[in-house]
Amino acid sequence: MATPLGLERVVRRLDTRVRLDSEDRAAIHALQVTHRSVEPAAYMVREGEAVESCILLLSGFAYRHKVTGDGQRQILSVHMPGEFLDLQNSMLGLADHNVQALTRCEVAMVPVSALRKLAEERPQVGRGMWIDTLIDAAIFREWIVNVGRRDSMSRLAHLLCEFAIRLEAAGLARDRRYELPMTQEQLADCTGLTPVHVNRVLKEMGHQGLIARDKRSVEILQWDRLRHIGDFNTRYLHMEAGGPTNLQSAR
Amino acid sequence: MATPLGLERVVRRLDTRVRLDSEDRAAIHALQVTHRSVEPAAYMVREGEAVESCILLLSGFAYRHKVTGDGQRQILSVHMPGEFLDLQNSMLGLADHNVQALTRCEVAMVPVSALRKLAEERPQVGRGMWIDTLIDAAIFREWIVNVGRRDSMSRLAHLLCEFAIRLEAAGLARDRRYELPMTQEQLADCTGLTPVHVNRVLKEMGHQGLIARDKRSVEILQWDRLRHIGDFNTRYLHMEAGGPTNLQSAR
DNA sequence: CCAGGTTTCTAACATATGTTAGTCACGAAG
DNA sequence: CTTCGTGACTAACATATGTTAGAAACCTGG
Repeated sequence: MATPLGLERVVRRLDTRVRLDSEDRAAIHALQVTHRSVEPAAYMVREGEAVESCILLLSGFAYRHKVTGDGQRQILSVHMPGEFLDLQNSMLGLADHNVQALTRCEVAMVPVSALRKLAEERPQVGRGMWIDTLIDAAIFREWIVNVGRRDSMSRLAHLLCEFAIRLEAAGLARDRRYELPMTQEQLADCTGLTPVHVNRVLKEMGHQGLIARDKRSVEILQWDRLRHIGDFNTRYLHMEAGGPTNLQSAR
Repeated sequence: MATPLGLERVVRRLDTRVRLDSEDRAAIHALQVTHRSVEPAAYMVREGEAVESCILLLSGFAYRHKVTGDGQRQILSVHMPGEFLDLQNSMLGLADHNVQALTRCEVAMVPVSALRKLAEERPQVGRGMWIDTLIDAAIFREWIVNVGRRDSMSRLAHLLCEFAIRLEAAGLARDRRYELPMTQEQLADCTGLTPVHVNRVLKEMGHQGLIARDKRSVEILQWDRLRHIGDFNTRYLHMEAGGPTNLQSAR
């Protein structure tokens, strides 16, 4: 019995996506995990490295990013407690992007080989992990659109809406109010903008009464308008996956 | 014995990623598929729809895209013969983006339920399909970077390099020369640019002797320079997946 | 309570890319 | 051979966002 703490979280997470039976649960709990605490800004995975264990984020925030040849950074996704941080890199073997801590994080590390074995022997668990990576991919797609086709105000509005919804789903926010764990520079790196411009837009959102900010805390005052400006629709988050998806299971 | 034509392609595709045994192959060949021919520009999947069958692209080109609230289009990926077109939407149940034919296409359609059953009963096949979707996701990540952090010339250079490599891998191009199956407007929708600007940049690439164009055919004259301008590195394509990844299989 | 780093915020100015509007070239259809 | 529609291409002009640089606010550790 290693450490039920993190693994129970995996069970709960996958259980919203696929139906797990008691053997599935037992197999998950039998995983050998290593707990670790990670400093803010520390790298957990670096692009180009071979990846041997998959990271589960227990507390804190982390993000994935790539750096261009001329040193610009683009953030690819932001992760919240309870999420697999790196099934993407793990299953492909060679990391094609960096994973870095945003705040101090507690993580559980699972050897990739054990995860592969689990997926083979317990197909439902494998399917749950697969779906997890598919939802990551759905978010990537939406970010391509965000960064490719929306203007600066829409991009930021979209990002703020996404965070609100995901944080609320994770039980980390209520009433459209939350602590944003990022600097304006990081927001810029999420949206393909410049820190200066992010500041301008955030200020403008304040003027328009869309949001209220105090330090890192954000409150969305006019949800419907912000959502409209950000062209935000929750479909791509597939939050109900486990609803319809679940029912059509094989056999 | 339905139609070996398309399914043999699936076998070959997955076999480069995971080791399939004869039972795996047999199970794939036992799939019931429906062949269909698709007109250029026809939709194969629409955002918001429930998806009941997964499409395998046998010949022709197709692409995925989303449309923003104000009607702008962003292309998310371009697909070549032999690729699964829509494992992403299929496995999630509800389409979060559109899939459209670029040229006339021959496709094979496989019911999602059969695919799920296959993944459960033949874990190696399931893992192969999973990896396929992970590589899609890796390409999405690179596109976020492309569109978020590179200037117009880099974006297009990157895209042209990606096509060159993928087309060569698919046996559809040689010597850095290929038929580009897209209009300049579509190139613009891939890169988050405007058709006018794509035209400017393409012209400039010609002036600089980077590429030569004749109608839709493209020849890359200075591969190393174009690759440098586009900040292009093949790592994210995981073309060797089946090499290192394959060897670390479970057990 | 100070010192030094980080983050926020501003202003003035620069520019890459978008917009509009149109001509030209070409291939398909009749 | 003509017509029509689409895609390629251009020019003149507009603007959203980037750049540079610095001041102010704020944390954090000593």
